[in-house]
Amino acid sequence: MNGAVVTIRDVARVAGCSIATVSRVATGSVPVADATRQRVIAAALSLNFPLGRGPSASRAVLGVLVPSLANPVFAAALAGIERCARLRGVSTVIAQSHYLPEGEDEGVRALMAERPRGLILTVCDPATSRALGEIAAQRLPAATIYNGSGPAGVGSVAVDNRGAMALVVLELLKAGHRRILFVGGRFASSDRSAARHVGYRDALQAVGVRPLPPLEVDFIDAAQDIDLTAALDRHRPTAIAASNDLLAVSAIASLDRMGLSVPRDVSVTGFDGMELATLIRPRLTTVAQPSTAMGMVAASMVLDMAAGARGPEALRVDATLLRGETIGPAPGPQSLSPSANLPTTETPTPCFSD
Amino acid sequence: MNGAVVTIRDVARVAGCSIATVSRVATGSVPVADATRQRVIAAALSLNFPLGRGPSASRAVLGVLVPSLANPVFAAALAGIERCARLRGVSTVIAQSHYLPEGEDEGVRALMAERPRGLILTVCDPATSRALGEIAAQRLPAATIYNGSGPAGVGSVAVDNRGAMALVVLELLKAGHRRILFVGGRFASSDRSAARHVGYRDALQAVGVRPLPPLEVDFIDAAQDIDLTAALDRHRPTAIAASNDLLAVSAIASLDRMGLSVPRDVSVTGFDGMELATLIRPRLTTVAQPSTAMGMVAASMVLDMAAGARGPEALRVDATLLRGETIGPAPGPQSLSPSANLPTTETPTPCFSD
DNA sequence: CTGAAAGCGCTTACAG
DNA sequence: CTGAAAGCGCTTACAG
Repeated sequence: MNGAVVTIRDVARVAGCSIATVSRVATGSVPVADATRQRVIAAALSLNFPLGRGPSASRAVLGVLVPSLANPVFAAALAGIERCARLRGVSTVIAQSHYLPEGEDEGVRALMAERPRGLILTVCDPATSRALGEIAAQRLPAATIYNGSGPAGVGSVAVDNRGAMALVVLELLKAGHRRILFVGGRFASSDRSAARHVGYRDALQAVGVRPLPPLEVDFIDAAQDIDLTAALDRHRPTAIAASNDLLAVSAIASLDRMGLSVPRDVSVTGFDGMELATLIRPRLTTVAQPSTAMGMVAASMVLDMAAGARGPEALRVDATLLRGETIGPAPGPQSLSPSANLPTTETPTPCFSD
Repeated sequence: MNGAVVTIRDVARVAGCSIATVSRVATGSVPVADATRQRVIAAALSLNFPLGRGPSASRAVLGVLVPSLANPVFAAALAGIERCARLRGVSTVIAQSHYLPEGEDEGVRALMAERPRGLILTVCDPATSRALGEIAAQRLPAATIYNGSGPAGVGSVAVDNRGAMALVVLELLKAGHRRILFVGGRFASSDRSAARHVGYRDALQAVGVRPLPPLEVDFIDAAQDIDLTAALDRHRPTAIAASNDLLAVSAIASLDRMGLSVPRDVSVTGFDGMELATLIRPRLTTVAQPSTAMGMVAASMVLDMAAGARGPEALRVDATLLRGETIGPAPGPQSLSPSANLPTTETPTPCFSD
C-alpha cells in the first residue's frame, strides 16, 4: 500500500520525544526512563517501525552456501546451523550453488551483500574454488562443511571421506564381492565424491582387487532416476558403492526396474546416513555423518572466529558404519571363499581419527 | 583482525575519484566509465570493501519460517523460494519454529530484525497464530505456504489438504479396506494434519464406514520411530492413512519391525510426494504436492506484493494422486466385495479446483 | 561521465 | 534521563 519509509523521526514525533531517545530505545545502548520507553515502543508498533535492531549495528547474519537444499544432508546441516546461530541471536541467510562454480560466485556475492558475520559453505572443490579463495583473501570468518581442506584461514568440519568410504567398501569385500562399481556425483562438482572414490580404490587395492571404471553422474536434483543398464552390461558388477545415500537409493530403484533385487542379485552401499535411509527396507548399509551436529559445530566455530575468540580449525568428526541389509554374499565362484585374501587384523575403523 | 570499518571514502581515495562515483559503481544506478569502474572495483577488492550492495538501500531479503528443515518437504519449498528470490536479487533468511507457537514468535521476531521485504511461513495454525496475526496487523507483505487460509491481507499457497486426503483414502476404500487408521502429527501443531484428518473422515463417511480414533504423534524430527503396536492391537486396522510421507515411511518401518509386510498385511498411504518416496520400494501410494514450485510461486507473490504490483491471493495448487504399491486388497471377509457400497461416479479427482 | 554538495537515516559524545 | 547538534556512511539531484 504505502511505500513511504517510516523513519525514527516519525516515531519520535508520535512518541513526543527526540530522535535520539528513539535511537537509544532501539539500540539499548543507554538506559531510557521506563515511561518514555513505553511511549516509544507504542509509537513504533503503531507505525510498524522495526525497533530493536537497526540495520547496521546489531543486525547479525551468518551466510550459508550449499550445493542444493534438495539433498536432505545439506538441509540437515542447515537445520543445525540455523539452530546454533539463532541461539546466539544471529540470523541465517542462504544460497544454493546448484553444484556450479559460477553458482558459488553468485551465491557468495549475494551473501556478502548481507555483510555477514561469517560464512559456512560446501563448494565443489575447495582447492580450486574462486569464491572460497576470495573469502580467504578477504580474511572473512569462514568454514567449509563436508569439503576437504581448503585455503589457509578457512576452517573446516568434515568426516574422513576417503577413510570412511574405504570402511564401507571393505564390508563389500568381506562379503566376497570383487566386481564393485563406484557410482558417484561428478568429481569436478564434488570433492567428496572424488575423495570417496579414492577411498574405494584404497580398499580394493588393499586386497589386490582391480577397480572398475567409476560411473560419474550429473547432479540434477534430489532424487534422480539413474540408468545403470549400460554400466551393468559392460562390467557385470556384483556390488555398487554409491558416493551418497541419494544415489544409493536411486541405484536400488534402477536395479529394481531392471528386475534385479538388492541384496540378492546386487549389493549396494551408500554414504551420508540420511535419516530416511534408516527407515526404508532393505535398510541401507552406509556410513553416517552427523550432519545436524556438523552444522552446529561449524556455526559455532565461525561465530567464535567472528568474535575473535577462536582461530580457524580443521575439525574431523567421526563417521559411523551403519550395517544395514543391502549387502549380500557375492554370487558366483568368488562367493566360495568370501574373506580369502582379506587383511584380518585392522577390520575395526581403520582410517578414523579419534 | 582489524575492526576498523572500511568506508566508501577509503575506496574513493584509493581509486582516485569522488565518493559519489564509488557509490554509483556500487549501486549501478547510473552508468560509470569503464576505466573508472575498473579502478573502483580494484580499490574495493584491495580494501575488502563489499561493493555491489550497501546495507541500507538495495539490501533486500525475504524471510522464511518453516516448522523444521528436517522435513524434505519444507526443504524443497525453501529451495524454490531461494531460487526465485535469488533471480530477483533478493536474499533468503530462514528460521525454524520446531512446530511450536513460541518458536513462531521467536522466529518471526528474528526475521523482522532483518527488515525483510516480505515473509513466507508455515505455521502450526494460521487461524490462531499470534505471529501471523501480528504480521497481518502490520500489513507486511506475507504469505503462508501449506497452511489453510489465514488472516485477511496474508496470501496463501496450498493444495486442498482435505480434498486431497479424501482422494487417497478413497483408494484404500476401493481396495476393500474398512478399518483404516489415521496417523498424523498433532492437530494442534499442524492444521495440515487436522485438515487431512477431516478429509479422511469425509471419505469414510461418503461410503458409510466408521472412522477409527486417530493416532496423533508428536513432531520430533525428520525420520522418527513411531510405535504402532498399541494402536494395531486395539483397532486391528487393515490400512493406515498417514498425514505425511515421512510418517508413512516410519509406519512401514514400524510394521516391518512387528513382522508385518506392506501391502500384504497392512496397506499404507502417505501425503506430500517427497521425491525420495518415489524411489523406495514398495513405491508409496500418496498425494504429491509440487513443493518446489509452491515455494517459487509464494516467493513471487510476496515479492510482487512488496513491490505494490499485486495484492494477497489465496492460491490453490493441484495435488496429484500417485498410485504406488503400498495398497493391497483388504484381508478377511470385507475383501470379498471390494467396492461394495462405493460411489462409482465421482471417482476422478472429486475435490479439486481447476 | 563526473564532482561538489545537499540530504537522509541513524548514532553518539556533549551538555544539562 | 534527555535533547540539540555534530557526525557517519551513503545516495542522489544538480551542475558542468
